[in-house]
Amino acid sequence: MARSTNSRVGKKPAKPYHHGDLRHALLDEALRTIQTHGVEHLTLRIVGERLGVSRSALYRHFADKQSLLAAVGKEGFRTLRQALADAWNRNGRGRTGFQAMGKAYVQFAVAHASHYRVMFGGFIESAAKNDQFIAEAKAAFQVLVDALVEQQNAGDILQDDPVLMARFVWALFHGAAMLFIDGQLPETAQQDALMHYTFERLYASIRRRNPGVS
Amino acid sequence: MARSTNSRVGKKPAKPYHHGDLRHALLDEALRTIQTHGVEHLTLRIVGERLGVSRSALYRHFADKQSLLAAVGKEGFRTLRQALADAWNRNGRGRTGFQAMGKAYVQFAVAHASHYRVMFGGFIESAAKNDQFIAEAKAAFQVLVDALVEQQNAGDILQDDPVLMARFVWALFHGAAMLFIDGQLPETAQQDALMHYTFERLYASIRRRNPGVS
DNA sequence: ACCTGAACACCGTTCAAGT
DNA sequence: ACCTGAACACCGTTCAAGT
Repeated sequence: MARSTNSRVGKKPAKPYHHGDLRHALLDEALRTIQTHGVEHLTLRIVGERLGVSRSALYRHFADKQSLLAAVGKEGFRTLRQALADAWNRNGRGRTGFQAMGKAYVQFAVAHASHYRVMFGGFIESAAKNDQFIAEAKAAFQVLVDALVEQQNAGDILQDDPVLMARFVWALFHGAAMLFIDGQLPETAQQDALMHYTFERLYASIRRRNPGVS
Repeated sequence: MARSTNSRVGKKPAKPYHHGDLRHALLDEALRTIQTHGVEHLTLRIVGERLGVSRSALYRHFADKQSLLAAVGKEGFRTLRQALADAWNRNGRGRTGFQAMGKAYVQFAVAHASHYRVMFGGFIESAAKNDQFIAEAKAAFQVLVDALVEQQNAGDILQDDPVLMARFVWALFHGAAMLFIDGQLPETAQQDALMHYTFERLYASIRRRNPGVS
């Protein structure tokens, strides 16, 4: 794409006028700014400037700033889902896999704190949460549900409603992640200790004690 | 204070020039705006306008907007602490009191969603988190620790490090509150179901099973 | 179809000046 | 000591105009 069949050669090749895929470039640049400087410092002007494009060029590709943020959030849920699925699959599934998944969840949040905040911190107004955003969020949640169902089928954990169980687990790790991100429990040792204790207590509460009984 | 020994009588009494307690009024007005319109719509201009004061009058009482937000957050932790202590004391302490405390926590967050976000949502930069803010946050957390210690002394729950246990419980309810606030689980029935299941699983994980053994 | 550039109605913050 | 008002350097968004 962008074959650049430029008729007037010799002039400065600058101002390619339209960028190969400006929408994608805007999204990447927004994400980079968020990661390095935080959502609160994301401005359309800076994003445009960094791409050598007018500050209003964005409006050809996104309805507004909210729309851009929704796309960023959607992308976050996609990455998170993959991280969770990978952790589960690469760590023997079952209890060890589930534990790896919990760690991966919190690690994602801590490593991409500002991105995680875009996903959950109320920056995206509900009106801007489009179908794609919601679908990706649900897909990430589903990985957790599936992992619980599989452990139920193996007879390892309680047979409670897996969606309810998943929400319980989600709240637990979401809460830990949020506390870490917010600077409560700043020391890594405190975080690790809490994560360790959390897994221990979580399994104490959901593991099946008497597998003989249905 | 503000005895208003106005020398030139007869002129309009307007412009009392200095407000009895502008600092307090600014804080109240900021809180009101946050509750009704959200933090993202809080501007110093609007706050000033509502109080009939210049937009830069605030700078005599707060270093900057961050400082105002820190004061709002501090106030939130104070209210939260009282709500938790009340719930604990008025519901027979022990397990029922503890459950009431958890409910009070989440209810505070849901009823004052925007205020809660100021306290935990990263709006206050760490540099602005002054000693008073941190002290109030700790005091609220301590109510939770105390409630756990009392239950330990009664022999009802595990003898694990109460601070670690408190962090575990805190993460759990903080996570649920955040999910509710963020519009995940929008229906009250879903929220209630999760809260109910959460208490059940929480006690399954921390209650003392064989009180005979230390 | 895609982008620019000026304009509009906003921001937080500073600072000389007023009382 | 407390507040004003103008100024400054920013915002997001719109829209006629350019290619």
